[in-house]
Amino acid sequence: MNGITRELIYSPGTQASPLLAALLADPLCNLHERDGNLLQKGEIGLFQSVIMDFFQEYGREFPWRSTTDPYQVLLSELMLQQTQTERVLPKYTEFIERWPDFTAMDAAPFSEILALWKGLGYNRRALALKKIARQAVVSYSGSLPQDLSLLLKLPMVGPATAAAIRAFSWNLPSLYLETNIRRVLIYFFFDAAESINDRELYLLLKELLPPEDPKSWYYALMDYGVFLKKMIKNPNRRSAHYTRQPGFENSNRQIRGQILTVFTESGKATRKDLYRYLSFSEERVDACLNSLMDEGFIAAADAAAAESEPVYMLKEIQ
DNA sequence: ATCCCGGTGA
DNA sequence: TCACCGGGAT
Repeated sequence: MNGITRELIYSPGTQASPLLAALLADPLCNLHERDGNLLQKGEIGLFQSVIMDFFQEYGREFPWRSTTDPYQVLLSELMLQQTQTERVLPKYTEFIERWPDFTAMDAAPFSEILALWKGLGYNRRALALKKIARQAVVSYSGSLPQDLSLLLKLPMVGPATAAAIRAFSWNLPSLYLETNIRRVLIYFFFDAAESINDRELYLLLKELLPPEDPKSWYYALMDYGVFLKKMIKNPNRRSAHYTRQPGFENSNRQIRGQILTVFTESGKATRKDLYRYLSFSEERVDACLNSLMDEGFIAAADAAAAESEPVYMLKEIQ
């Protein structure tokens, strides 16, 4: 309860807003029918109690929540970027069983990593995982640095992932703002406001962070945010940063995915092979293959004879 | 067909 | 600030 006792919550001198009073009585109260009540200044301790009470009763359990191993935390956070927990769950388990630490991941063939990654999407994360494993082994004794600025130097590790690694590996008090937490903050503290900037949310997040156990606090906030999402239309649409993706069908993302599938299944291929397998124009296939080469997914296989057509394959990362 | 989910590079 | 990256669920 973060030092907040029942007595304090219900003491006569404590004025709870109507929303908070309802939540204190029943954390699952009919939230989507509330009418514009915001949490008030001075209710932070009470808000923390509501969230932590909810967590004790309804908190979710995940394999990545029962470990403090930086490797397992990093793996889960990379997978959870833009990817829901249900889809991550089986993949995470497979990865941990097959490559249980940075050393194993460092030694793994990239083609196998990418093949197992299939289904999660955003394959650049698999590339980043491989590169981070190398750095962990070479520079960090098979672990990760605790320092925020060092974490931010790792590929595909931005503010959210770095904060998550610090909180979930070492329970260090970072500011962790991701989509479920953003939803909770917007819902409780910004009511009908539109175009809410993350800068404001970070300031609020800092005020709300309990002095102890940020790890449980962030688990609790996320779980409450997931609950909220089931109850109401997504408040994150009022975030200044909310965007929709264009459709997947007939997108470059689809072409890239199909190209990588050809390589994980066939090993090697020429451009003509790709034209045959994929039902997209040669120009689009060429452009996607080129960008995949630029990003380090694919390389030419050996030095082909000058007159023969180049053969491509997945690049081995080291 | 629409929704959802962080980081990068320009 | 903006476009881009991958799918699965519904």
